[in-house]
Amino acid sequence: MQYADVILPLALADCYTYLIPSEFQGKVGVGYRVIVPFGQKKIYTAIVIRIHDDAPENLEIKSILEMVDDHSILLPQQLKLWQWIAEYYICTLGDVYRAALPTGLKLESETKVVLNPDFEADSPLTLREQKIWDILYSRQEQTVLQIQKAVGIKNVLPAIHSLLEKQAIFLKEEVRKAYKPRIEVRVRLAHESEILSNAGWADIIESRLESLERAKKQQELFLKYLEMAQFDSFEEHATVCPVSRQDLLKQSDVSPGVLKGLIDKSILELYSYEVGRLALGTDEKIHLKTLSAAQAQAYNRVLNAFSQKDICLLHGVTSSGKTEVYTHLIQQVLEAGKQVLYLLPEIALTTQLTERLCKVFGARVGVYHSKYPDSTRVEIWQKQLSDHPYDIILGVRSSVFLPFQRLGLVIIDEEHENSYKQQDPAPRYHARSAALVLASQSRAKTLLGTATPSIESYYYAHQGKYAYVPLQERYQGIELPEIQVVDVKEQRKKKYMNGPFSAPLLSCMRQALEKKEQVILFQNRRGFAPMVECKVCGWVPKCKFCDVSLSYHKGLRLLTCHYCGYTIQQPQMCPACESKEVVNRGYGTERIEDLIQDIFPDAKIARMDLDTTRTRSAYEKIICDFQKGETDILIGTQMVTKGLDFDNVSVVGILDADMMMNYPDFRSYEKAFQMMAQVSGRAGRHGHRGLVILQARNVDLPIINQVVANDYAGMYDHQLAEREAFRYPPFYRMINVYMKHREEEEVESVAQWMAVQLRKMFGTERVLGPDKPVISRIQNLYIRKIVLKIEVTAPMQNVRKGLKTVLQLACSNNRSLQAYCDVDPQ
DNA sequence: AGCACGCCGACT
DNA sequence: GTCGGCGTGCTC
Repeated sequence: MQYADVILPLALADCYTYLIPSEFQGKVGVGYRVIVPFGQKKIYTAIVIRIHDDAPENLEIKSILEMVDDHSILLPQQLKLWQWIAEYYICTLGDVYRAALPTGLKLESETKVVLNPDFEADSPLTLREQKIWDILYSRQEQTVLQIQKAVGIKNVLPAIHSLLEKQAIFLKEEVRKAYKPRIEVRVRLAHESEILSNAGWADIIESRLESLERAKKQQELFLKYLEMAQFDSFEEHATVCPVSRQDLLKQSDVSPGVLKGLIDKSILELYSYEVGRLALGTDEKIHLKTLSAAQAQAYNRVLNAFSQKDICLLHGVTSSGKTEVYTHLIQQVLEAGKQVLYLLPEIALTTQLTERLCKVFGARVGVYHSKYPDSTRVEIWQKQLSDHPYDIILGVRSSVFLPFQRLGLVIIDEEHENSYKQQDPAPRYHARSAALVLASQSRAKTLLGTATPSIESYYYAHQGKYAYVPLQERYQGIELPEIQVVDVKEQRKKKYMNGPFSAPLLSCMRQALEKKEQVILFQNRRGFAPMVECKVCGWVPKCKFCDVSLSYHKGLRLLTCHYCGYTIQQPQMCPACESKEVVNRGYGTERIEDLIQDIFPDAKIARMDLDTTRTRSAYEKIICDFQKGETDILIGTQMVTKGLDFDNVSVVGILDADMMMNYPDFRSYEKAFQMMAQVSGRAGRHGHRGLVILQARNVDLPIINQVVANDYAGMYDHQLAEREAFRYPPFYRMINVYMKHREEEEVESVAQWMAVQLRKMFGTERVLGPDKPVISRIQNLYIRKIVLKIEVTAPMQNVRKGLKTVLQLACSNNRSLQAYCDVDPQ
């Protein structure tokens, strides 16, 4: 007897063992998808991770129902990466499985209700039962949800139960195939293979054509078909090109009825063909740009570094042309017959870069993006397993999960970006760490590129763990922008502030607009006003489900919670004191947009934030319009800071530097520096130095000077000292333990208990908390947080083991408690 | 996760 | 008296 251990797409701690039925023995292997029953009624697509013949004891074993694949859909090393992620980030393999595979490869089961046609009632049905029966009678099979909708009653399950008992209906568990290949309807000669195998095939076609003398339209269409199929009567063996029905009708400009005539006469026939969705890529190739002296030097230093070390940090100032260096490296890796994974943060994956790479490498580039349809992602996955995989994958976080058969290089662009870390749901993994593991498994090299390295990466480079290559010269000698700091407090005292804008900012903007130059305004807060407040009594509208104040969105005239989406009408009157002075406090991008439009009525303004970039096309349009100069002023959140190159921006305004630094987080300084440095880098045009106006209330903070002087090293030294003194990464490893519960007292007591356990286990000084997080309730769940700081030298395996047991114990003592870890929180 | 089983309150 | 709430345990 053979058994298979499988991973289910659920957050379960263990693998489950199924019997391999005799008809599948020897046919299933590790990495194959199989369909298995689980629990009373559910069916899932599971992945086989081990095949063995030791029968599990003391339990009844179910059998695999079906095989999905005839080959493994995972390479052995991918499974190892999954295991590493589950172990390191303290989550289940099921969590990783769900994140790794595109949804189309995970079949899901769906319960359907079917009528029993032979049913005859002994006793009359209740009203509800009758309704359900009638619905099923008219519509064959329905899901429970569909029935619920059709009946219009919330709780239909009891009625369904009683119908089941009476055997009036059946339940059917159906596996829905999520991925549907794209089918194209094509046209060919009727009996094509017979005709073409005949030596006199050309004559047969000729006679067919003659037979159509009296049907001019049909003859015309047939000729068009022959032309498109590229029949050549001088060839001895006909080679036929596929012709799609749609193309044929379009090109011949006749009605579908004409084609129908030819089909009825058995001259042509239709057939279906599975076609891919993947674009074939352009053949039009442009050559690699020649590297500037500085770029060439960096390129050579990277190559040189790779001969000694596996990981290299490329620290290149904004606009130094890091992309060119990458492109040359990719070229070199491709020539060696290896593959490249080019990782980008979600938001920076612009058409700009995609097009550039596609032009250089043509059809060898595949783009893996969460905003692409899932079916496309399925096809990329399958292509990567095939004999002709893409040589370059340009992708976001989740592309570390793609199969790579001969990975040679991983490029992590904008390495410092924290969107590489998945926040929710599990697996809460960092794509940078995962990519480094992936690369080391494949013995591939990794290049981390950024203008503002993360403290961690810079530290490792300093330690000699990574090689370090600086690229400090901006491309074509564009100077770094001049950064002017404006003291908002002083401006306000002198009454120079116009709302959130200082006098120098407005005057610089005016000058730029007069010269037809562009402006970027950066305000890291979306919505209209982050807070609404009663001027008289100080009442603030709060979310019903979260511990946050609501933000006003003007476009919708609504107050919205940014955490759960809870929305209410803007109150006309304060519910506490009935005053009518309910005012907006603070400035979000929406409000900035309004104010700027009032100040510059003729300027064309665009706004780029989460609300305006819900779809990929919306996002691309904003960028494209700005690039073409159709927009004068671009207002945005941190989205505008990310990896975009515009060449007519002369002024960048940072409206509120303090907001970024007052964030209670050990990384807030680092993040603020990165954001400000990145957005500043957008300023500057061919041959002209850009200008950045940095508005701040606390102008004396060292970080302001570091941004002005572009003093990364200064910021690093300062931060590293703090990190060491206060036990933060890279000296200590942090693990946040979160607990969530509907009852506040409940989380509080669990959190206290947990803290005691953890202190016993790891020592008092390594456990902080429990604390209320800044936002202590989200979606009606109260939250507590315990922070663990463990020396990097400590044996992490033991730490994880201990942590897991405490977590499991807490959960088993108190169901409806959610407890999870966030390892290396961002 | 999702489902069954089992125990308590508020309705016919 | 039953219907229906949700706390608890289990799924190979």
